[in-house]
Amino acid sequence: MMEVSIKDIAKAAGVSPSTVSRALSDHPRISTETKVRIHGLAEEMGYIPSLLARSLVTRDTATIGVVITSVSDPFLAHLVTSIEEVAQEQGYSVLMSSSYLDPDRELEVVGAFHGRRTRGIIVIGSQIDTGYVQMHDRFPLPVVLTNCRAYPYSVSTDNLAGARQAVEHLVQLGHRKIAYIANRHSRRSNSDRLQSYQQVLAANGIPVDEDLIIEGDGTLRGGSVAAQILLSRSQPPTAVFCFNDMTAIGVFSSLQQARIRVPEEMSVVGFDDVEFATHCHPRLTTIRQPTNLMGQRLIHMLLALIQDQEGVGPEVLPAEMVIRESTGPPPTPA
Amino acid sequence: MMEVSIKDIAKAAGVSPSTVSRALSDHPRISTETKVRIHGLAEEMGYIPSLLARSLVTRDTATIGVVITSVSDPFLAHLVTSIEEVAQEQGYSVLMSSSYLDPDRELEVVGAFHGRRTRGIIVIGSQIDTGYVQMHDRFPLPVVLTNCRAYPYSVSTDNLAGARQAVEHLVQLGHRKIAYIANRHSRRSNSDRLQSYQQVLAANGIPVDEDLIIEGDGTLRGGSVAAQILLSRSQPPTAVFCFNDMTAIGVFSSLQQARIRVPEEMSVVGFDDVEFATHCHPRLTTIRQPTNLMGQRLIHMLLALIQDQEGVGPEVLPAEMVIRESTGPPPTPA
DNA sequence: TTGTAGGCGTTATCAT
DNA sequence: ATGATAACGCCTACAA
Repeated sequence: MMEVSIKDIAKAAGVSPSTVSRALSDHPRISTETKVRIHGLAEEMGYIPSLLARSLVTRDTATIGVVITSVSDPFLAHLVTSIEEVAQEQGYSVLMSSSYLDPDRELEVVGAFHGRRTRGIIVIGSQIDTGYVQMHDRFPLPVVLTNCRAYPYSVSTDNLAGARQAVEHLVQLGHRKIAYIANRHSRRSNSDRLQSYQQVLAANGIPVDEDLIIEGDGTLRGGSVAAQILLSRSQPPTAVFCFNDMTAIGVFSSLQQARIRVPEEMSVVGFDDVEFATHCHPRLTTIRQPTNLMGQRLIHMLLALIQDQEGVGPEVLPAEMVIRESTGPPPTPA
Repeated sequence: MMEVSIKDIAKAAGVSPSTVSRALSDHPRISTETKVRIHGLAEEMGYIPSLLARSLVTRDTATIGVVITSVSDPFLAHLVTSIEEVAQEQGYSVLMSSSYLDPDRELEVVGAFHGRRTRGIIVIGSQIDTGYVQMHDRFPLPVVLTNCRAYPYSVSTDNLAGARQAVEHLVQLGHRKIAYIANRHSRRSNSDRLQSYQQVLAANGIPVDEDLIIEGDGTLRGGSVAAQILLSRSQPPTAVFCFNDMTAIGVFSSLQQARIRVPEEMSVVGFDDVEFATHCHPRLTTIRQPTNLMGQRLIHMLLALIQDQEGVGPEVLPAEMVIRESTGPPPTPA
């Protein structure tokens, strides 16, 4: 069951290997007769060119690497789908590995990608972050990040503006006890969202209560336990702004359990606008990230870098609030 | 910014390339002195071995390919995560591509993996299915499938038993008008589940009403529209068994919209037991697939095939019913 | 139009 | 312990 190589075909056809190579790559100067003969033979013998060997000589693997924290968040899943789609379209294969939020593992994966000579790397939710700016000199591969404005090649959503809209929405509805459930694993985007949260409260003369800022982890379960903590406060909030939709839906489940109605007794806002946001009850008010666009910009930025294009720089994509049914005025104390 | 090769190190160290190669691969017969010197030099020069070149000579890429319909279904996402975890552990990299439910695209991807000389391929939710059994002779790479009992190298969940439990549960609760929302994209597992559905109904003297079998597509939206169709029937069902949890949650959202309470007015059963099943309202009664185990069996089967082990054959994993709050007795007609 | 030769970066088999 | 040399499968001048 040996792989058939260009030599085998050459032997079978009674020509030299280079003729076969040319015939197969539709080289201009070759007789149409042998060309079709070779093509037929190749087909018949089940020849599949070794991209390994080819890459070695052309110095191009036509592969990019994507390192992702975990594909179990639908937002991230959507993002990689969008990246992969464009990559395919542009003739690139995608090597994918998970970093499981572990910085060491992330570095390992990046190293492995380099070893495989991917043309470039996209890191989604990097735990190294600015580590790449130092690496930048020694590292021969372009690296593109998400949500890291301190790094030159980064695509972000406007977390500041997004979070601001969310919290302002809540304030305008009349809420004054507003909680924030953070994500300890997503420092960059989290700190932006937290910052807007604090600023909007301050701008509206609402003191920031540290007890209302809970560490979450961006998962359903994380949101669920964060909500329980919030409910155990002596002065529970009337609204909660969540790092992402997963967290928000986790919050929903704890509220259901505690028989607290949304939005009558508690308003909830998410972030991302994943598909589930319109299929939960009540439908989730959230900040939409342009997920497809983000994936496209990431891969296009990487391709631009690969092609040594000029003027590649950080991009910030707009966030848009989508008001649905999980937010409303605070309950009037009977 | 050229990549540094073994030759560069050799030059810098004043030794031959082969010595460098040996030093780096911790060959036994080499002086400890030069070994450390070479290692230091390599480190310092930022040397990363080209796995391309290495693979070419060792004839082993240490890579496997995973083709998946789409990573946007949490069940599938979970599955690939589990596969990847084991693959990493065993020193394999994972090349991943989506087939988008397109048979042609699936073949393309398989071809691309072959070209990259992956050691084997896992196809999740194949649209070709038995096509691989014919390919089996001509194709030099081991291929492992999910849910295809007609193919020798397949790991499946016991869809027959799983679906049977689900429908029997509904029947025992007293339901007689039970709908099934199918998945037109997942022929294999779908036909098994449909078959059990029909058998259980028949075994209980319940005529199968074709109007209660709806074509879905395994997505939230698909479940949502299927539910709307069901509700428009002159005789709507009192229970619905869904191809998967995504469909079921889509059904939930349509029922909410129509102000139909679950389970009081309508019982819903899913399949998969994704994490969302415990974070929706009401919590979803479903058939649990051993997702992690399935991923592990898939990759282990592939590795066994790669290593030419004997006695590799199809595996069927157990499905287990998890009763939660989305099922109950049918409404008593007032 | 086709063949020959060299090289891509490694490893492996000989010698030395 | 180390150095030549060949080979992996392919591409690409250069020569014929």
